[in-house]
Amino acid sequence: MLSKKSQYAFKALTYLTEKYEQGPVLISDIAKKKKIPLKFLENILLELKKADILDSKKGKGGGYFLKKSPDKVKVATVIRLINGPIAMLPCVSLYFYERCKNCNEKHCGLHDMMIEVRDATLNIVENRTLRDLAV
Amino acid sequence: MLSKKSQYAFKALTYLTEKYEQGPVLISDIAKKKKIPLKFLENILLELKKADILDSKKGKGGGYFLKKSPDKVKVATVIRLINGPIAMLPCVSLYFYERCKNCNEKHCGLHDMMIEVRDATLNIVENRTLRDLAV
DNA sequence: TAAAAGTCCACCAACTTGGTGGGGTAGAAT
DNA sequence: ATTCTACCCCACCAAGTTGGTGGACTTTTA
Repeated sequence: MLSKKSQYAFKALTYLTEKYEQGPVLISDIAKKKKIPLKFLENILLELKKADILDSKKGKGGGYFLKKSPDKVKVATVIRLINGPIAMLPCVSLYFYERCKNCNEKHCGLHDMMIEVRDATLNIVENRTLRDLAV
Repeated sequence: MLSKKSQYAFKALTYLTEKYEQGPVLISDIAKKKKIPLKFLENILLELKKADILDSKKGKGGGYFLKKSPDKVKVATVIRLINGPIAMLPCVSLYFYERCKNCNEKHCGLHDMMIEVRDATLNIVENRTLRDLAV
């Protein structure tokens, strides 16, 4: 399951997608419209900024905004950043791989199956962007 | 990600699948062969028994064994039991559904996408059984 | 320089995860 | 009937994660 943090992140990003190229948006505006705890949202936006997805402007007239076009930001990227691995097992994860002890990856039924699950999921989330989320 | 508990559960079940219809298997045997902490395994097996997947026999010559044929036990069932929801959001979960507040399910891009992910995953885990895991 | 608005750091409660310890109880063998 | 075996059950624990808050500081603009 996605954490609440991830769900908040997607809500905020969807909102910022709607406001794309309309100048900076206040954290407090996002928090209010999307009903996200303000201080918690602050952390999330900062994290998205450090990952180069958002940018911000300080001072009066400041706020947050998308750094790149919404169709350049993949859903998979956001999930990995805020939520962590997409795969169900460390030994089948592409970005968070860890070797599986006591389980020979060469012939492990669970392993093979989880690769299939991973690929089926990636096939969707790697090919959708923020633009697709904002219906 | 699946919890370690879930991974232990699958290892134990795979082992019991190999020993299917060969009489009860000691917890200590499973623990040793699959390198699972004994007391922790105890809890897991008990849970699987309560869910009618395993059965047990007490006293000398006792132990755990599969209650049903390995090809009658779906992977999805085990995941839901030990790990919880398979879907990425409560509002798209079939067995753990919760209404999504502040998000109209009728037009929510994230919602729609997560239904696709759920179905892609279910398509795999609902159609595999313990028999498929034991290569 | 005052106000606006993001940045940063530290802290917190509650919950989950992964695991342990110990006694209780049913069943089988003798 | 006793004793041994092996599952049953309860309580507890440390560490980590999740979701969230408080307050001080810096940058920018008017």
